[in-house]
Amino acid sequence: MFLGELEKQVLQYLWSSPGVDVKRVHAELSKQRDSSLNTVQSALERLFKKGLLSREKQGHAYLYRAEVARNDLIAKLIDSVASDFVSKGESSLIAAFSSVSTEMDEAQLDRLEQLIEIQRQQLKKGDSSAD
Amino acid sequence: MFLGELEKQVLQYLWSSPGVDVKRVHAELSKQRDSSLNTVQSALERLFKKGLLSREKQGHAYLYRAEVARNDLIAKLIDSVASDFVSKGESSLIAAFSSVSTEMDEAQLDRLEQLIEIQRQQLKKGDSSAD
DNA sequence: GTTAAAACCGATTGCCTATCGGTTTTAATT
DNA sequence: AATTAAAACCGATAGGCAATCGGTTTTAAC
Repeated sequence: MFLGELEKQVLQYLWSSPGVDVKRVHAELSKQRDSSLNTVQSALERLFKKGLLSREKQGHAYLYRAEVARNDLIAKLIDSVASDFVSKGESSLIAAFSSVSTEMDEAQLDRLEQLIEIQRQQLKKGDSSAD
Repeated sequence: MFLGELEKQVLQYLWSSPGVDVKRVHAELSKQRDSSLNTVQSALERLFKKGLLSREKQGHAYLYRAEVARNDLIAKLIDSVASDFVSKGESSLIAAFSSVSTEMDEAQLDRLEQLIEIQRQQLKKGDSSAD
């Protein structure tokens, strides 16, 4: 999966302001770029087709919102880009970590371990609450 | 940065067999795909231009080898794909971990912590060896 | 039913990979 | 040095996708 520049900006905005119409998106993006309303419309449609956005009609216009959380998308993208280089059974993320870790400082390592700890707790909970 | 299918296969092969000529690469890839020698040549050139390969002449032909390690490339790709969604100072990987972690089992968490430990050692080493 | 707003369609451009045929360069060989 | 065979290089083409936007159709408000 590959996202263009405009599409990324659209997503970025929708995460911060869910449930807005094309006009709003266009107005907002005008601060960063110079695209016509139709162009923004197209991007919205493309993202919708890709399943990254949902929409519901209100009056004339659709209100759009991101269907994927930011972190989920990042994970997806990482997977799409790394999986080809990663042998089966190996987690893309872990392979990725081996690659990126050399750029991480202690604070980030701390943060990561913290997240791991949280996840361990989750697993425990899942075990015992299986009633 | 985006790599096509052929380019990925070429890289994959060069990691396993550094210092080979187009003919060899073509012969090898023939097991997986049906491209002409020229097509493979083009891919090699593209990758070379991108700085992902180096080459040196031997007799008639160039011998190619990957200029980036697999993990470094993965890191690059991850960064290129995720950096737009990640604020400065935040690691793409950490953001991604938050989402993927829910699918990781204890073994993988162990493995990850192991890698973190290794990286901590590396950092220590770097500190003290600054003479 | 009219009308104004918004969605949708289709065409175009630009960029990049993949694809090869054909020409030029290059280096062995006589 | 001239020949020749191999390999590099060039250029053209096709295909896919984001971005672009004008113009038409749909839709809903009045």
